[in-house]
Amino acid sequence: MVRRASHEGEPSVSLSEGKGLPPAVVARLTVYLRALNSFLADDVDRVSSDALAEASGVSSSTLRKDLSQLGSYGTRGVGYEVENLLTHLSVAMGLTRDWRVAIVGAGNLGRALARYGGFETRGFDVVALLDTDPQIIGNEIGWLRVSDAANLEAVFERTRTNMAVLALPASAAQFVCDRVVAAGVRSILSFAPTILQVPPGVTLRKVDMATELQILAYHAQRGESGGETGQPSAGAPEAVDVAPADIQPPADTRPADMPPPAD
Amino acid sequence: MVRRASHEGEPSVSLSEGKGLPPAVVARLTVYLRALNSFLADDVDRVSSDALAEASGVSSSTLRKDLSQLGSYGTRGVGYEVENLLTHLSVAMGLTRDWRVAIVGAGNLGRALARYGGFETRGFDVVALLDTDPQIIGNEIGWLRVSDAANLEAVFERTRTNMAVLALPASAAQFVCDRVVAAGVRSILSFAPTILQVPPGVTLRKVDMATELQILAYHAQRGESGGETGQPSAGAPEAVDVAPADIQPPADTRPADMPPPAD
DNA sequence: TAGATTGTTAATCGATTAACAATC
DNA sequence: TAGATTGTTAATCGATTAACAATC
Repeated sequence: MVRRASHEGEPSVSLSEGKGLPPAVVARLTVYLRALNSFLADDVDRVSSDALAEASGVSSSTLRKDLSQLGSYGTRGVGYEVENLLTHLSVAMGLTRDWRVAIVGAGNLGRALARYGGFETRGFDVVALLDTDPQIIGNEIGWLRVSDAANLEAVFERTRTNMAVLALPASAAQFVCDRVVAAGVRSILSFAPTILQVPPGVTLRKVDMATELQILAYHAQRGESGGETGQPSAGAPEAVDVAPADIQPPADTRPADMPPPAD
Repeated sequence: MVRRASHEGEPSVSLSEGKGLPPAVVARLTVYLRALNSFLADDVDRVSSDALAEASGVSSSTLRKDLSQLGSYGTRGVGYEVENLLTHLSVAMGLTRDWRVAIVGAGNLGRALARYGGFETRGFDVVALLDTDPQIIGNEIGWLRVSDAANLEAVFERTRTNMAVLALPASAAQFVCDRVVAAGVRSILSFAPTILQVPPGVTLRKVDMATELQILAYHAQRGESGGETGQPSAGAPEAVDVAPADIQPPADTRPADMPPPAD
């Protein structure tokens, strides 16, 4: 392990390149990003590790350790500049390039995702929506017209898709997944309730509603007697429990993320 | 730590009661459940830890360690009885009681969830769908009629709701969450892209599409050069990568989980 | 300078893996 | 009995926490 005096905000090669960040850290960085955006929206321009940690629901120890893996972006005795840190985190997370997302499957879920505006504000462009059902192909949903999944490769090429979201039934998932991979997409988010196989070099993440409910069931059953509070999500860290009401995110001004209002 | 010769399949109080299972274990149990169901559907009635582990994407060491936390449900030299293990896992996860789920918010996402049949097959009954929009209240969606969220407490009581799914915009989330908690619900799954505060004794889990995409972005950016494969989900374990094609889940007969076909 | 807060180290804690004795 | 496979231990690995020296 190379020890070296970190000069200024240089990425300090420690882990940054060599091995990549631990998954737990990557998950937390997304939380910090959200918290920082919230501070930015409130015109706060400097935060201490204590304040940011509290807003993110982690210990300040963990926060500082996480940030120090990326480089030295704070100032001792002062704190972190919100905008500056935001920039550095975005770069570290790879959010500065263009991400063009295709949603494969225009069933209920696919349509809900397509209409959801939250991706764009986070820097992800939904560029295509595909399905195999003739009744659905050609329909306009959100800002998109549904393409024929038969032309998946052509659509991906035309739209320069580099991320895919699978909103498919389990039965079709592996087949379509293989095709998406063959088309050159290396980042896939699956909502299909089945275990998918992807070759090395392809990153697959999975979201499963039923799994989430099962985990809730476990805690509820246990919590029956004593009080228990669970949490984690998406491999992401937490900010649950009693948490001090004073740092409460301020009504979330800028449209944050997911589900649209009741239409 | 109390050491004791575990007699047969007795829950061996070790951790089962005292402290609860580690979160990582709980997440993996849901994966084992799915794999076991798949075996059951194929009329396989016995599995070795090796086979089940492979189907679940974990090491057999991890699998056996996990299962042994619940009790001794296998037979040395033989393996595990699929149906028997399934029962024990279901009990451990609290899936034997009635779970009645209300979906709060009937926007695109809420409607998609309501129409999705996958919950029922996993033992979760969707009993209510609520919204505040007069244009939506009263509409029939899936098997449900949309209730007025103004009567949330009454609806919850009538339907004996004990789990809530929040499919709301960030701006309304905390307010509604508080009301849901006040109504006595202690298990909440939120799709709102904001950090929610809940009192102790309430379990909150969060699913956030944008977070998932950001994590994908991180890996994609890194994977550029060398091959990298990410994975985890919902705090859940994995089964990714090259994985041997021979144990591939058999086309998933019984409807597994989430998104419905393209309508 | 005095006060504040970072970046980093060392200690603790928890989770995973490998190996094997127990036992069907 | 011989072969197989669990349940469990000990070793490794990684992540979190606490504490503090460095430094603005």
